Amino acid sequence: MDYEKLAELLFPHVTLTPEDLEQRYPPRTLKEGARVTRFAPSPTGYLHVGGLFGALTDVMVAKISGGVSYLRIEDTDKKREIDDGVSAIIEGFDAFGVRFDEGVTGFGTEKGAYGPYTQSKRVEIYHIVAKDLVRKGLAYPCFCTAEELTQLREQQEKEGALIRGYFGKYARCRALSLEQIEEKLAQGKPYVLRFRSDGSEDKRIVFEDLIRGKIEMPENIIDEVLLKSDGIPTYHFAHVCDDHFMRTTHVIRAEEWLSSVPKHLAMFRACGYKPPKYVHTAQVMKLDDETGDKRKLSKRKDPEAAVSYFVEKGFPKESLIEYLLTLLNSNFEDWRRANPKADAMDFPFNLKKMGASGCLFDLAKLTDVSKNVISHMDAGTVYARIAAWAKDYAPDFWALFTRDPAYSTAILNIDRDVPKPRKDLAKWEEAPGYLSYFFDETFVPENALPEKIAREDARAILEAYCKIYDENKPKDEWFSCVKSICPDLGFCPEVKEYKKNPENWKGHVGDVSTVIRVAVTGRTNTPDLCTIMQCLGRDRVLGRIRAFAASL
RNA sequence: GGCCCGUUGGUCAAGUGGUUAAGACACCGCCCUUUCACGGCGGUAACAUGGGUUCGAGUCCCGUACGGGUCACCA
Repeated sequence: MDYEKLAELLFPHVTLTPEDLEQRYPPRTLKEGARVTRFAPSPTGYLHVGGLFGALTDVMVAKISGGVSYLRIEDTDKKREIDDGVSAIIEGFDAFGVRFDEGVTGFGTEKGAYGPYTQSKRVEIYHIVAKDLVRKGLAYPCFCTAEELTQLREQQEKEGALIRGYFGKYARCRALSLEQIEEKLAQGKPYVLRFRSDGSEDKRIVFEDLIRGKIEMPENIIDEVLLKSDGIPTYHFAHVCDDHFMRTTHVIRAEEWLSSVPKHLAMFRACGYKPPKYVHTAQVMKLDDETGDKRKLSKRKDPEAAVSYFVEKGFPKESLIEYLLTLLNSNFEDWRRANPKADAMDFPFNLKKMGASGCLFDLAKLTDVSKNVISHMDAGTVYARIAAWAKDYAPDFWALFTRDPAYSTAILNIDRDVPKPRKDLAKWEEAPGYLSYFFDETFVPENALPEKIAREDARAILEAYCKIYDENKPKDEWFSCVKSICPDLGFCPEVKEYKKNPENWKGHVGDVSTVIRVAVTGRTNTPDLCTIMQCLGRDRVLGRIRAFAASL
């Protein structure tokens, strides 16, 4: 077979050679040990948690090694692609502050010297490499139709073939002569370009996965499709070409790719390229509500699979990132405790610390992480974040909340600027409810008084309190005042004393402040009451107390 | 079905032949406390299973079970 002639026949317009590409995309000049990673999603839907998980790994690995991470769009499947797929991915990363060093930056925009970073714009490159493979006799055209391939699969199933696919005696087009090929081409028959595998059934290959260690697998013997009939490459071929010419050093991808490594290694060898290091990460799972089984987080079934879910709920971007980091490297929490103020991106990430088994996405843990994250923010930041969230997801609340920024910031500052700040909020979605009593429009006067406090006592407490109420008293003095009205009302000013002889009293100072708290806020549980009242202001406080007393 | 990966408390996990098998979340109790939250102290709870190798195995080997992945002109 005259492969040179076949190559010209198949790719008459391709004049460049792989050597030209080597010059166009020279090896990167990075320091020793620098790692080049890539996140390569296909624009088939929204960004999901698993994607963020993987992308975070790419970015961290590159950053810690002084290397480069880039975003490549794998849009080689026009059937599954959605219109705004690229935007969805970019927006998802923007929302969580994940930044790549190079690659696609938006719809039709990119940065970096190894582009284009969108596969559909790289057809020339794939064809140059493909032509070279044909020239070397390592690839051939296959004219089998979809029906014929289905038939082949059925035949293999009937025969109980252990290995299934297009190979060996099943690979009919492998043996086509140049004349036969010319004839079919002349007839305009569609074809795909297949890899001519030189693997054998009884040989095994060994390779190293940076998470899983040494892995041994049967050698690839399948004549995998390189170029589809429309000339677009399959994932496998694009992976080989792109990761070589973009000079990727570490291919970090989900474990579903593990079983195609032999295929990829064979292709790298055929092309004469040094294969990258492979890192196959575990998948993010969840517990199925119905069956109770652990299963892969699914885009279809699980709303929390989409990162937009966390945006809607108002989880700060840092919270999800921090939580994901705890899953990625379990020593992250220790580091965080030692470096409470540090940027999460400065965490000394270690690939070797990644687990090989799938982990469950735990909302309870995310909530805890998030409470900590928010408790470390200052009131101004919290104000800005809540406002930004509410503008999109709670417009009514937004109007109240932003009416007086100083007021809203002050109420968010209650018990915040202290050594051990409160941890009430885990996500902004909780803010409207948490803050409702600070706005007359959403304040719900509610008689939530505990059973043990008699109505007449409550009335007497409020009456007495109104007389001594002074909005200018600082917190400690304020509480002394509350204590001072206790004895006359039959309540014990000291809790400890009360506990010694409870029968001598109607209750203690805590009960007295509960009455005031319920009158002012409609709740039994709130942050520091004194500061709350200072925020609300004299008129509003007295108004609420009188209205409440009258309702008793 | 073939091939491959995985399996330490409810969850995330430390652990690389000798440990009382860490820690975090969740849960429970106690303390602190004007409520709540915070914080402190304590508690329940785990090496899937059966064989080997070894003086000794969560750690090494083999089998089994269970879970996951993959076998497309999808990625």
